[in-house]
Amino acid sequence: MVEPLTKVVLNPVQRIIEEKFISLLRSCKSCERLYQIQAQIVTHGLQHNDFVAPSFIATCSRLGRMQHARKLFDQIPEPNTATWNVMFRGYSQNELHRDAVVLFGKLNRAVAMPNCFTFPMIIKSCAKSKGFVEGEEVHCCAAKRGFKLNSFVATSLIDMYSMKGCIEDAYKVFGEMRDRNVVVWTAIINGYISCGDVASGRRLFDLAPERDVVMWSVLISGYIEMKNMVVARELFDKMPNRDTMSWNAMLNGYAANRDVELFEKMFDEMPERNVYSWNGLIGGYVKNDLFSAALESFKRMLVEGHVVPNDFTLVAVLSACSRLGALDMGKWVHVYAESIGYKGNLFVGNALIDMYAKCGVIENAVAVFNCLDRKDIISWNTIVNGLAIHGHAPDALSMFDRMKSEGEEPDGVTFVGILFACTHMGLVKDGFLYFKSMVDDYSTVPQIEHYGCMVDLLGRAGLLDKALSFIRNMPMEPDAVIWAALLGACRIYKNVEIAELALQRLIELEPKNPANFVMLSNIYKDLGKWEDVARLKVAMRDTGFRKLPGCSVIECNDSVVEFYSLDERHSETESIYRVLKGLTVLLRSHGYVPNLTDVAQGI
DNA sequence: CTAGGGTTAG
Repeated sequence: MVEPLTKVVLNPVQRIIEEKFISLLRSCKSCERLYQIQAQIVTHGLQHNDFVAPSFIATCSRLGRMQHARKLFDQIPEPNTATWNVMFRGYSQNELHRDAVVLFGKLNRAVAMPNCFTFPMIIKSCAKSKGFVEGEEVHCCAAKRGFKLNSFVATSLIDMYSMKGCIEDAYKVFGEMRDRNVVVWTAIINGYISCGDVASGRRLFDLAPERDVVMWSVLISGYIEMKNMVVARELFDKMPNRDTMSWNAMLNGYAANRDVELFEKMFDEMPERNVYSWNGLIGGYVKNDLFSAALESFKRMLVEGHVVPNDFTLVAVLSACSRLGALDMGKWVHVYAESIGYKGNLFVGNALIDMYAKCGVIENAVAVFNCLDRKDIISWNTIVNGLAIHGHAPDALSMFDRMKSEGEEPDGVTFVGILFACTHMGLVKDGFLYFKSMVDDYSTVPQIEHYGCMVDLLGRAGLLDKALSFIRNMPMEPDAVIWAALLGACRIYKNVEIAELALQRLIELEPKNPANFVMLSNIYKDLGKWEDVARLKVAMRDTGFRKLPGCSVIECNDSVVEFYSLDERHSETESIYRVLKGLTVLLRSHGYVPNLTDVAQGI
């Protein structure tokens, strides 16, 4: 490296070789190949070359090998600015924002100078790694070097200060600019909105000399965020041109606000649909408890969507499967997920665990759990709760031990599963030990759902008086779930006095819920107190609400069918009941006596 | 070689 500059300019052969390496690196798709190319580069002595080195680092970054890139970078005696920048970009693209910021600190003592490409990247990395102190230093550095008026730098600064919640500082950057383009305007509008001040965002929007589709969408999203769909819609109708993203924003807004008709309308009317649109539709149905519709839309997406489902799609679909018990579809999604290599995605992995658990195939849930190469608190909670709900209480408890030994800190959700497992096994004493351990060992303050678990634990163990005094000593006001748990226990143990007390509270808390009346009525019925049954029936009629009949769903031939007791809506009703009758006869011939006390006798 | 707007799990 005696005269690198003249070499580059004067040697056309070397220039061709450099170009060759750069194009090889650009098409490189694996680390093995990368190392082969690197060996060639070294034999040509070009590893520190001003053009080849950045290209090499960029390739490392693309393949997620930033450590490898750094090794080379540290050996370059005087990296040029482009080489520094490509390192920063690599860290940023690999979400190693902290590394970018730290490396930027070393640029001070280097020969190369940061340029207008450097600052936006570093400021973004500061914001992303919450290094706001460093961010301000970088701001000073950029100002000193005369980049105050650069719109790229300003945009990143406005974003950073907004993210920090310092909208005044963001506005100062905005105010000091000379020529503000639409991107800078959008950044400051977005800043106000993300600080919760949509009104100021709106004022700036009205002042802006130019508005494009992004600026419109930012403002609309602001209104959607504050659940003001009316103004969002007004703006949406007024904006001069809409792109798919703006349509999707409206779709998701209506879905989040539980307006099924309007989000379906958005989806139907939008001129172009991408994977976000389909995910919005499917996820919208899931958010609104329309799980069959979610699965139907997913099938429609596969057939006519012209887009490839992604991890977001799979999570929404798996969630619908869990809620419906649609195991076949869930399994299909699992195969599909394997084929696109979901393992890196915890959302999908966790959704799969939940799907198998909720569909009753707990072995598969455990298998998926064990195959995850990374687990988070949600993975552990899903499997612990899945085991607990499925009556594998001892497994739930040993999974809990494994969780602790693998260094995962349990949280409130974990303890819901643990307490549930104790309830299942009637482990009253252990339940109380775990309840105490929440606070003592994990500084997790028990929430109302944990108190609910404890009431259930005591109630199902038949300790109704203890359950009642536990409720009376709760640090918070008991809600309907708590009293309903007690009422349920009263049914099991036929305790009328406590049941009447619980119902009284329940009528105060949810006067519209007929299920509570039904529960007490069933207790009277069990004890043959028919006058009381009749009295309650009148009381319930006076509320004007009827209990919705419970409905079951079953997955059959790729679709989900729902049915009620004595349902005759299905087109194959006759054959279904014929089979059912046959099964009953078969069961009776083996000595089975059906328990019909609860059937067709409800109020 | 740079900037502003999207969806996911217990």
